[in-house]
Amino acid sequence: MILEEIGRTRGHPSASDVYEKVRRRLPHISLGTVYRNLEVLSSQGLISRLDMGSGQRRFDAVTDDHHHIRCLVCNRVDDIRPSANAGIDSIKRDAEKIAGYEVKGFSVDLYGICPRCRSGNTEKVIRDDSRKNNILRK
Amino acid sequence: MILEEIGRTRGHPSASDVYEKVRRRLPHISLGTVYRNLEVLSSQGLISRLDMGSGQRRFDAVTDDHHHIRCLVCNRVDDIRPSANAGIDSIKRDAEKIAGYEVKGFSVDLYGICPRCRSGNTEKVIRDDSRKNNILRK
DNA sequence: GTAATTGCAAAAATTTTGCAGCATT
DNA sequence: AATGCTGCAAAATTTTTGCAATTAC
Repeated sequence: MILEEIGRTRGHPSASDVYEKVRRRLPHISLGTVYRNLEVLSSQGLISRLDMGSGQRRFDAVTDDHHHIRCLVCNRVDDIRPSANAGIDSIKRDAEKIAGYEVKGFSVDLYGICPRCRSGNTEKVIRDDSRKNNILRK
Repeated sequence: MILEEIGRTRGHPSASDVYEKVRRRLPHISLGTVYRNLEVLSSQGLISRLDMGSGQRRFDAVTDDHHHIRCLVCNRVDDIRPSANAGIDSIKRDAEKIAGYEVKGFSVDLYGICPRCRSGNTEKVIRDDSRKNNILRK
């Protein structure tokens, strides 16, 4: 059910976003269980974890190769499906040759200002919807 | 002095790593001050923040374009200086055209197993040195 | 009946912040 | 004197975990 709810979301929910969503169907579920299952799902590759520095980890049901961009103002995260994946392979090779790593995965994250925030919506949303103090910072 | 200490480190210290380092020279400095200054420094572009999901944010004194790779076992973070930066520009363009973002920055992060951990050193270091329980997880 | 999973609560870990005092100009 | 920074401590936030109870097989 956790997997279902993540899949149903277009966005990139945090653990507590997932908790809120699932709780509508399983009112007695606990946050600990959500965390434990997110861990299992991501270690099985059924979801992926995003760490883009908005304060919380995000989760993504779409696990095929694509990139992410986070709005520096409102913290929303969107997908980028690149027309060509060029370049990454050469970076991987560099990591293997130069640093001696066995590369297991990668992520390409961009930061910027989303269209919504560029056009006047200048409220600074620091955290996601699950936080208590949401719209703040001047 | 915080900036100096980050610059002196080859690695990618966390806030509390920085705190420990600076404390050797300013024994009375507080962790809050370290956080506040890391924030200032990074907002001025003098250092950069890394969010690679090892549990803590890392900081990097080297702010020119390069990529990072984190060892999934020991959590060390190394630099990758790609021979060519190919591909990123096209991803940026995609973000701007498709998602309508104004792109401010990007990061390319890889994950894998570092040489040290590949060759026998199989201790699982979950957190960095500043944590209390460092070597754990089975 | 055994093993796995859960809820609950507490702990742990990281980051932020209020405030009084110290420093700087 | 006014402003800004700091130390300290507490709070806020996110994530993990111990354990008894429940559920699944």
